[in-house]
Amino acid sequence: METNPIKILIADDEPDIIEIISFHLTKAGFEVYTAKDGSEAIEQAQLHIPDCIILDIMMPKRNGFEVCEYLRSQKQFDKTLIVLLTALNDEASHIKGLELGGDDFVNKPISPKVLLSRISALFRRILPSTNDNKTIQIRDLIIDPVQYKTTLNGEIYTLAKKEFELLFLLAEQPGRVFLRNEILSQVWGNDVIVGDRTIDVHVRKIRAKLGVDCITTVKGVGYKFDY
Amino acid sequence: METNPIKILIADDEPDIIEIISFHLTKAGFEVYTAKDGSEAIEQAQLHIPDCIILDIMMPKRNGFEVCEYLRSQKQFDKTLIVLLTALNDEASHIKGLELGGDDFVNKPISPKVLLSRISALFRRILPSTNDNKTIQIRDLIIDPVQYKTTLNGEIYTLAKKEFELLFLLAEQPGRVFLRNEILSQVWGNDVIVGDRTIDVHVRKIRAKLGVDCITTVKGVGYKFDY
DNA sequence: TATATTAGTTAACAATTTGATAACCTGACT
DNA sequence: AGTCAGGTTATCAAATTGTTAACTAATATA
Repeated sequence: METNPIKILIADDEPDIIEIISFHLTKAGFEVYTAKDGSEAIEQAQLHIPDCIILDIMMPKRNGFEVCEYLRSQKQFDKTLIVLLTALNDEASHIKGLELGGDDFVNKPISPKVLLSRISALFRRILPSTNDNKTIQIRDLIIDPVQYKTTLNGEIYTLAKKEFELLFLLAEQPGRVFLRNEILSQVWGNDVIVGDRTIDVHVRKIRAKLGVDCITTVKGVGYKFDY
Repeated sequence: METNPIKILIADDEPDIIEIISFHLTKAGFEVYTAKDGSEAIEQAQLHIPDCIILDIMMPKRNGFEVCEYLRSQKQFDKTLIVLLTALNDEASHIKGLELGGDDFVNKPISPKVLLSRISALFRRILPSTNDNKTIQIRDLIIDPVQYKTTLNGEIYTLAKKEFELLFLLAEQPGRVFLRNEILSQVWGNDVIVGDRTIDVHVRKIRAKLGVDCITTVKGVGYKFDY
């Protein structure tokens, strides 16, 4: 099964810091977003709903504390890890940051390796509970059965129920050919009888809506997901 | 609901450290056990199965790394938080500690307050979160189940009981599609039988009152909160 | 090449699902 | 008893979705 890359947002007003952290996190396989001030951090967070946010405390517009407090008031960021960074090595901010809902507090100068292993340690704790959904991601195509939402290149495509179920079935096992009978019994159920062309029509609608040929016909056999 | 005190084991060979940490943690309401070396730490851990273990790295008999590694190999300590302490401020041990399964790594000298808030931050993540009676805020929309009050852009909207419960249910997991059956069993209860159009009517009333389309219909499937 | 088979396309139609509205019921309060 | 608000139901309109049928295109087979 495909797993979504873990998304991390870095918010810092020093481009150097962003660059070095970003480099290491990207190399470690995370999907990285950046923001140069507090307001941008909130915007980016709302846009991408990252799994982890690295927040500098001293930033223009809105400081890290404010951003942290705001994020924690929003239900959608419940499970988002917040790591606070600061150059100030004082106890009071340390405690304040954690009390506002931060998950970790790291003093600058930061070692990227240490930061990375701290983030990994945090994820080790929370991932099992977050990652239990059945979302399928294949390249830019995301099929989320919990939200009944199909996203391609960030754009949402609204598929009807049967279309969605058909696409989901095929995408669960990319490359595997599903016989027409299998598709019928999985998507339509065993007792429903529909005509010969029904599947074709739905396949066509999916192809038309997504605009990408992700379903391949295997003549005489069936269809497979291939993207 | 039962409230067993949270158990914390402190292992350090310096009695002063033990005493000061112990004092603060006890004051904070934790049940504290202590050990003066690595072997004793393991014995005590097996005896009490603490929720959190604070491990000094430099200890006689078995050092903190060894103890950490051992504990992590035992399934019964799966959920036990391990906080490593050290006077050595070097990057390599820091990373090693986390890689061996430590949850946090703190350099001495330690501020008891900081240590306490770090431990609290870790517990916040792993303790079962009580999801009841919690206010939901999504952008400008605030749904407060304690006051049964819905606020949008600072203005209060009075929803009837069923309307409120329905909105609250959906908003608890924004984006997730709730099947009609799920909604019925959550809001109406399993033994109540109501007609087909009941949910729709309530959804309509919510949409009308709030004036914002925060509930999306997923035809043939159900409804989701989407705002 | 002719023929058969299978899949693709389209439009029309059927079925399903939801939205809107009004009527009705119930219990609390006056 | 009367009023009122919340809740449910019934009905019909509107929208969406699913299926079929007829035709075309592509591919394989003899």
